[in-house]
Amino acid sequence: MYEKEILAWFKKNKRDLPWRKTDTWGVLVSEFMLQQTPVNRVLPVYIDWMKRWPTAATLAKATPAEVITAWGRLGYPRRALRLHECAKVITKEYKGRIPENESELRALPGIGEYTAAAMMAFAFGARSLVLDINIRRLFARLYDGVQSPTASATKQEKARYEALIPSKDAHIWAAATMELGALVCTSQSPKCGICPVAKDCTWRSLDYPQSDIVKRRQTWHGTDRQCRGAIVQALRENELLKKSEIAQLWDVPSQLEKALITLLDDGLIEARGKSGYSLPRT
DNA sequence: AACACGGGGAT
DNA sequence: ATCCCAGTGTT
Repeated sequence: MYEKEILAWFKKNKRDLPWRKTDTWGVLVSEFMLQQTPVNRVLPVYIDWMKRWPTAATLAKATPAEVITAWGRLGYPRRALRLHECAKVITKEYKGRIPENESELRALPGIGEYTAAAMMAFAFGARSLVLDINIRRLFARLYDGVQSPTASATKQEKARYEALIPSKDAHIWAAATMELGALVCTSQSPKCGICPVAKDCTWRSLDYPQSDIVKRRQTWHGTDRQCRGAIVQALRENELLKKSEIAQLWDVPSQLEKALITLLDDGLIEARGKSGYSLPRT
């Protein structure tokens, strides 16, 4: 249904990324680097890396120190070590040929559900269920009318996206939806003005409702200092959370959400106005 | 299901 | 100051 618009948009607007014109090893390196790391940050490191170690066999001969150094400041340096281990296994056990099925791919260090599916699609051109954060966000908005997808993909979500994957050129569909999510249907400030499927977007038609958790987080933010202190004090006095959990409140949305719900249920804070919380008047 | 694991650009 | 990112592995 949206397929034609999205594919046409992709054809016209896709970025010229080096891992879109390389071999299977080049794709694997890119997938490792792109785990939780934005494209623009990966680009320069990827270029240097592939120049230095163009094959699994060449990387297999490097030392861990060289590998970590070349990884630079990409973050999650364990990925560099795992990619190095991959190179060794692929060179020794697979004679340099990357296995072409998901179960063998997943048995490799550092390759999980996503990367195995991505390799099937982007390295081997197969039809596979590629569900990265960009694609998940795009369809959460388009279909469910919500701002953000759930923490992990539900069975229904997988089944629904699976049903959309075309039998022909499935890897292009995966790249196109991912690119649309990354460039247009962005997490913050989505560019609906240039979106090829804006007219069909449920989230847009509902006037961009925010998810409860985002709302609560903003509310927590907007709550004045004194009131926040009181809320934390209430949490501590009532032993609703452990000390360590209170300290992490900012960084662990699930705990913040749980805490606020409990406080509301117990009447320890009250909703005020459209999107505010405050201590109850006594 | 919840967490740890990096780092830097955007806002 | 906080959110975000082509996730994986462990508990």
